[in-house]
Amino acid sequence: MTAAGNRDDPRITTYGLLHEAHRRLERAFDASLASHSAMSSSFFEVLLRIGRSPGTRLTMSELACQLGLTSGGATRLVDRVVDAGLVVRTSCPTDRRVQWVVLTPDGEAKLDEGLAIHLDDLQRELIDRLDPEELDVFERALDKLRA
Amino acid sequence: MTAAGNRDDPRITTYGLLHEAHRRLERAFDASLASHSAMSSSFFEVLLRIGRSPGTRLTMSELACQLGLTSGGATRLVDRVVDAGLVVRTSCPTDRRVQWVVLTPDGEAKLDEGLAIHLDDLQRELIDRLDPEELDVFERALDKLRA
DNA sequence: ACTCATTCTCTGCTTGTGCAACTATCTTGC
DNA sequence: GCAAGATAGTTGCACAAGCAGAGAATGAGT
Repeated sequence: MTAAGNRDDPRITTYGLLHEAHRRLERAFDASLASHSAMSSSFFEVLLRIGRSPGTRLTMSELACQLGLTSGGATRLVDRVVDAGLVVRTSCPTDRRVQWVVLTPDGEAKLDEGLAIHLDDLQRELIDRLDPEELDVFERALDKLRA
Repeated sequence: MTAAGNRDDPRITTYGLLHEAHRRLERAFDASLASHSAMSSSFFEVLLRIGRSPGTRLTMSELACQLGLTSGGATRLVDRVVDAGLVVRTSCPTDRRVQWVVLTPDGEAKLDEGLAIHLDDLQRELIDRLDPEELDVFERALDKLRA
């Protein structure tokens, strides 16, 4: 027999919904951030992760881990953000292998600007579309899937 | 004032959960498919979309649309799947601009093989982790976000 | 029938990322 | 102290995908 009968299995549809919802939001956020603040969402993620961390600084490896990138990918991405003048690398006095990545004043400003835009987008595209109880269950479910 | 107080806004966390859940599943499925059937999930997606469509064939543009790729991206991807011997392009008799993409016997087999693996993965990583009612709300929420 | 806009697909170029190899530095165990 | 291994970060290479533009085929209005 062929598996043709399985090709419309509802489980595939469930994952398809997750995939599409994620892609839709991601693209909406990318586009909004790009048009309103001339910044890619990768850049914004870097600034946000640093801005949220204690001491507003991160090592390359912590950053790579939080972003879900390999260390090589993080190096390249941070290179570009440095070129844009939004962060700087500073060497760690106690471990000379380590590079701290720190926001510049421009980076701080760009982060705040991006945050305002992003929170707006989140409200409109995510929060406003779900009932409060629905949102609750939704978050709990995502948390179970993420683990 | 700085927006520092906004940097931990719960709305960011919500989206973060969605992002991480999606990435986790995507990587798990990629890895499983790659190791058990020596096929990337892009390839599998191509086979699946074709296998699910009426007449088990799709035009390049329909395929690109369903995969969320640009036409250029679809051309390259289909090139690789053709090289692997899993699909063929056949020209449309009524509109000579159009190329139908059709499964080969190998492609059919690979699709069935991939489906078995993927359904297993979906059951384990997605369905089994959620209560039935939770799954219901989850799907409804995703559908609202996707529109 | 002819022109012109539209549709479908493919190609050149650029960007971003993973993988694997490499260097520099730190830590552990003797 | 010092050799062996672990860890942090960077670099070379390959590949996947987007964008923009080109070329071919179609269809609509006159």
